[in-house]
Amino acid sequence: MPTELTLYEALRNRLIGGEFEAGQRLKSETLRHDYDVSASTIRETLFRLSTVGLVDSLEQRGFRMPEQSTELRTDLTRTRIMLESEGACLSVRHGDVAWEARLTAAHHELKHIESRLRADDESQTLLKLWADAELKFHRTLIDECRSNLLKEFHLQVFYRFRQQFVTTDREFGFVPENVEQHQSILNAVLSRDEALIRARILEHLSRNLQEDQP
Amino acid sequence: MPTELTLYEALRNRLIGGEFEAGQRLKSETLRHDYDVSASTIRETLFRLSTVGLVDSLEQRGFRMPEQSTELRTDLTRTRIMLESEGACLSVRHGDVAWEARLTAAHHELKHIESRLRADDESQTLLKLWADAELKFHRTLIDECRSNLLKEFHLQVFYRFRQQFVTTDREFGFVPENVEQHQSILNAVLSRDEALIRARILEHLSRNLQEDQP
DNA sequence: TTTGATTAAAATTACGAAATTCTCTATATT
DNA sequence: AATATAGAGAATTTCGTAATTTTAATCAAA
Repeated sequence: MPTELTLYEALRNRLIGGEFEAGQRLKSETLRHDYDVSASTIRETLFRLSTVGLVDSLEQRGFRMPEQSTELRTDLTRTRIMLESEGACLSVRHGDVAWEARLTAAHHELKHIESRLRADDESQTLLKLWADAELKFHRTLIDECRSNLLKEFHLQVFYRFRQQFVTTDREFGFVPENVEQHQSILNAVLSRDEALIRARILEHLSRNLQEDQP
Repeated sequence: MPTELTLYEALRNRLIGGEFEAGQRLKSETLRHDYDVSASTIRETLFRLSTVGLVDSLEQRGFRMPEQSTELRTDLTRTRIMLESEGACLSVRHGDVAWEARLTAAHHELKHIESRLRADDESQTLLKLWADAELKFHRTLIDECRSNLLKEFHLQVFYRFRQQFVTTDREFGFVPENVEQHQSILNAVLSRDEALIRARILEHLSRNLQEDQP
């Protein structure tokens, strides 16, 4: 049981879990009591979270949950498409059969949770499991790209993506199309067709794009 | 007169300016005296710098200048190629004549400094000017890509790139080829040929790639 | 001479409190 | 009624200190 979360991880999970409203103030004076630490420690953690965009930091005005915006969601989606496509194609070039196996395993677990979710899409525990499994699948997808920077950026974008969409989209995550789309991505990877991989990732994420410009 | 630098910016400039050696300890107890602030304030700033990779943070062992490594330099170079190519191509699609003008202006200033540097490549003031001008040129190149995330990531990579290469490569920046290469990039942009732009950026940065794998 | 242990010094981390800044409400004015 | 002002209260930021941990330095033993 991983109860050994750092303060950073604990706060991050709450920030991307839809607990706070967009624009809501995050008072270190209040948050300190949830973890029984001093205000300085909370402040430090909030500062670190602000450098990866999960918290907005205003000079002399403390910290806030980031605002919602269509522009940001579009940017996050496009950037995720770029990083994930690039990472997946590089992984296909460098990855061996063991990587294919790991990706297949991650997909299998994800599929299992998604099918259970179709029966009961209210269960909070299932939703938690789904969130972890989906992250695992998408991270495994780019795992063999041989660029730590790309992986760090992807993770950063992934968290902010979650944060923006979880609170907006009530049906975030468990749309039935996802199940087929994840399967399509896996198939594309196993066929090692880079153009197809890019197309499938684009297809999977493009439903989050609501824009005027092409 | 920009003497109004924040502590963060001041420290960042020193970290990418080649003042510290790789792996060197950055003692908050020592640094606090340079700015006449408390150790906590320095600590906080070092923490923020560590989240963007400009400082290494070791649990209970303080902060250090990041180590040199060929792997990191390769990663930084490749990632910069990816972000800068993508950003430049997007800018070409979205940017108007005013952007072309700004890029041409930035290149003109850079060229001027580079030519002066050929006569006197020891001058520290010229080197400072060159560093600013080169950053300006490469940032303007991707300025109209319409993705704040891409621009943030690019800036982050650019700073770490500087940090890694400045301390290694004594001749960093003022190799004569740079002058022609910057010109080539500008020409490619003005011709609006995306494949050519990518090729020129790759050409410009690939001399920093020393690798076995293809 | 090298290795290992012990001790002293120095540094990092966490905390609590003072000082500055902002926020909110009540009151006065146009 | 709407706007502006003033003051009390709350929150943020900075600082100095105490406690824990690491680093180094000294000395003894192989």
